[in-house]
Amino acid sequence: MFDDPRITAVGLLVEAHAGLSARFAEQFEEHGLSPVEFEVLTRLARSPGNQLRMTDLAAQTSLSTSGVTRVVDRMERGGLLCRRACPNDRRSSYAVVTQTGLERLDETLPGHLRIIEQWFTGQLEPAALANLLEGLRRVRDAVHPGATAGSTDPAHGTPHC
Amino acid sequence: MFDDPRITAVGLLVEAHAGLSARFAEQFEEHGLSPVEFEVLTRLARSPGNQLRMTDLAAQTSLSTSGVTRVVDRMERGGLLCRRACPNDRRSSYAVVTQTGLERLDETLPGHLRIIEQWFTGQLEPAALANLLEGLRRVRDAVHPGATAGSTDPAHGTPHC
DNA sequence: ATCAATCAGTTGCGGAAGCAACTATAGCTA
DNA sequence: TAGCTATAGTTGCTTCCGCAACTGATTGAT
Repeated sequence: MFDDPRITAVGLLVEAHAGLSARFAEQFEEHGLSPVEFEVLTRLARSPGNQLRMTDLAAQTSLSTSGVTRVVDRMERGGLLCRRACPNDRRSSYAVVTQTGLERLDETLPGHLRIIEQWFTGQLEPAALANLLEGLRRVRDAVHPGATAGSTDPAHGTPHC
Repeated sequence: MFDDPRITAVGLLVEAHAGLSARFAEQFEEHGLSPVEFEVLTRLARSPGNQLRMTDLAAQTSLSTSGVTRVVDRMERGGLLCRRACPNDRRSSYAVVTQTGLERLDETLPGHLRIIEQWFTGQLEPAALANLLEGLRRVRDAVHPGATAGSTDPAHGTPHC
């Protein structure tokens, strides 16, 4: 029963993911970042104005809003980002990447891309890679509706303020 | 820079994994299990004698030995497994699945397989699935050496006691 | 205009897990 | 045999994170 091909398939996905995540974490740590800090930094840096409201940040990362509060606390303490009040809605605040944060990200990204190349995309012929990605995309679309469009949910395409 | 195909590739893998994990967790919870409890149960149930030494269990799960101590504490409290002293080596102890644990696993597995089918393996034509799995296997083998052979490390193929 | 309902963010609390220190046992060396 | 080193497992301490409760701001209904 445990050698059911479905179990094996999940095992492959989980192990590939875990293995890659470990390589990533190792490299992030060389730059003083945790995986979630790297994710926060990239999400902010790719957003207009290098900023995002706390709630939107929570929606884009796999964190709860309270989780975001604390990560932002830590990163603000570390100088990677800062909070900025939202002028229109006094309940909201933005997390904004600082210059330091952008520099840290610039330091980290090239190595990160190299590691992806080395352990993931470079392991396969271009055609095989395309097949793999197409399969993953199908599964992702099935299991995670709403992530299909760009990185921004249509409802949040335009910042509230 | 953030639409680099390598970043996208990792995003697909991570999102597919996260989405599936969430579906799994939901179903496990219906049977009163956490994901790591399910994993512990399956690792033990597929081992000879339905048992494994704490250290070997740690090696097969992504937990540290202290992590295993505590999961086993909880599961023993819940009646899913119990500790058994190792007669040859008085430092070691086995975690052994109880009848209750086996029954719980039997309740949980069919639904788990159905969910894998529904959200993962059933989403693709057989040939596309084979391509996906072959790609994942290549990545897994690259990134996670030692997981290639069966489920047991050659060095631990024969139980110590 | 007032009041209720909703929403953004924070905080208290508890659970899960890793690291390092510790205990007890095993095994090797002289 | 005595003693040193390595190993198995547990525990204290800390960090991270989610849930639920809370505060303050906004929106909508009467």
